[in-house]
Amino acid sequence: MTYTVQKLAELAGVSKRTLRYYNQIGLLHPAEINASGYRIYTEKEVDLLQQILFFRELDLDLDTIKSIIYSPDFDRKKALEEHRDSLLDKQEHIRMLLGNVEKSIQAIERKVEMTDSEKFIGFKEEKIAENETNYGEEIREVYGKEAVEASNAKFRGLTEEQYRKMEAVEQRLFEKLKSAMQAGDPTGPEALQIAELHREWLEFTWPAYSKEAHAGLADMYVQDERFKAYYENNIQEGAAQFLRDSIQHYTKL
Amino acid sequence: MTYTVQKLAELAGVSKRTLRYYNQIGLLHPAEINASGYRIYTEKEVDLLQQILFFRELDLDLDTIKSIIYSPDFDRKKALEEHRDSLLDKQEHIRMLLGNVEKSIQAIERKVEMTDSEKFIGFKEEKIAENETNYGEEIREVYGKEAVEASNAKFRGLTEEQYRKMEAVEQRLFEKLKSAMQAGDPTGPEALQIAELHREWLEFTWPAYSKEAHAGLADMYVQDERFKAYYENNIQEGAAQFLRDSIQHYTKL
DNA sequence: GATAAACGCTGACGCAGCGTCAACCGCAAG
DNA sequence: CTTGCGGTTGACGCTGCGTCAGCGTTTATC
Repeated sequence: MTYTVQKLAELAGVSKRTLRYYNQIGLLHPAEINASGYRIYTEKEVDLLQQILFFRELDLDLDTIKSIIYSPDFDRKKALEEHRDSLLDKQEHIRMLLGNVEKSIQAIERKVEMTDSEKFIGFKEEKIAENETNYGEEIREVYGKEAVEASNAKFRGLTEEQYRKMEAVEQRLFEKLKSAMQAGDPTGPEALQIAELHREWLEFTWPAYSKEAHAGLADMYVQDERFKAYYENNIQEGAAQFLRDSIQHYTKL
Repeated sequence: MTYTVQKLAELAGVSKRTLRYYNQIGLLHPAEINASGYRIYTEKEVDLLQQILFFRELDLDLDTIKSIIYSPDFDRKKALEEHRDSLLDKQEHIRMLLGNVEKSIQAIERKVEMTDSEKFIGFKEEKIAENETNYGEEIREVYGKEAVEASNAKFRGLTEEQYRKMEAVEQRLFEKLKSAMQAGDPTGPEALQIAELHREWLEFTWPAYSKEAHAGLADMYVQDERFKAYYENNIQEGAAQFLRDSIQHYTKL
């Protein structure tokens, strides 16, 4: 019994293209190519194809299947064990993905359930938590527990509109800083505006402003790498230094 | 703060090629292309890229990520839930693959532990089991329990060499059948050889040959679709019929 | 014996998400 | 002035085929 591509394809439940492809990559050669160039397969090829399909079912790549079938000394057991291990890895990977996707879905659900004001409260709490983990200890040492708690309390009290204004002030501060640094003088008129903008920004969260505290904070901007990086990343190199000098000059007026 | 491809690539832990590709498919445009044609990114793009990478971590395809990020009314939750479902499907699929791979490994282990003669015994048992499930009932009805058991027992007693001979006889039978069918006469000399080859083949497993039983079996070859298909698949259409006629003629000599 | 339908063949492109050349340009340092 | 390190745009390669297009063969029908 012999088969053409179509017949074999139907028999084995694969496409004709697949058979031509397997021929092309040397995975399954027809028994014969007849005078018209047709591929002719026999029972032997049917058996081989069944084996190929079996291993393909296990999701092995065609190159490995080729080795398994045509290399007599190829270690099938080892190949299958390696394949099993890679499947286990994949399984683990998917398990992890599922965990993360699930978390993301829940996060969305929680957000959907919240009103706008609840979301804003959540947002502020995130900011406070972020600030606490980054600087909590240092600022408590410098300003004392009460001052920090009072500042957090004031921040919690901000309306959304007030928060937007605070952001806008900071943005203006950044822009001024950039242009003032071109001039280069931390005692000039632009530098004065900078210090005032910074004070304005501070007062959104500081219950009581004092020049001494302001000067102290300015010092920290230079000494603490994290504060320094915040300004330099948002503006440019030397921004923290320039801001400190401007504030120092302002507080001594 | 602005970044070139290299900088952003390092910052985000992706390759430069990836950034160019994301630009190409419209997933992440640089903030600006400068006079030299360089891609320039800002903090905004850093944020966007982080989001993209987050969703990519979840294994979402880039097209879906694009929708999630740039279509304001796109249903993220639905997308994630669909993604979760597809992950669950994949997980199930891998679980199945693992089961099959595990079985295959065990099959190999069992085979390795067997000696050649044990393997051959196992092979014969497989054949008997196959035969029993396919034809067990019918042949017991026709020939009786004892005859079938005796036949199986004789088959179990075959050496590997004998089995090979039996296969060779069947092969010669097939070839004769093919050429005899060209001539077309089931009473001719070639047909006689066919019937004798078939008898020779039978006697490997039949404890006692009789012309009546032989004729009966020949009838079954035509009436039972499965026997018929066996010959027609191995030879050609009409093979079962021709074989029966040849045997009938032979048993009446 | 002609014709149409059904089959066969060989390229070649497309898919996802980049990796990896090749060929070329811009800019600063030695 | 070269060298080296950036940047750029193509274009091919990988996997396992699906899907044309264009052309020859076989088979069924009239």
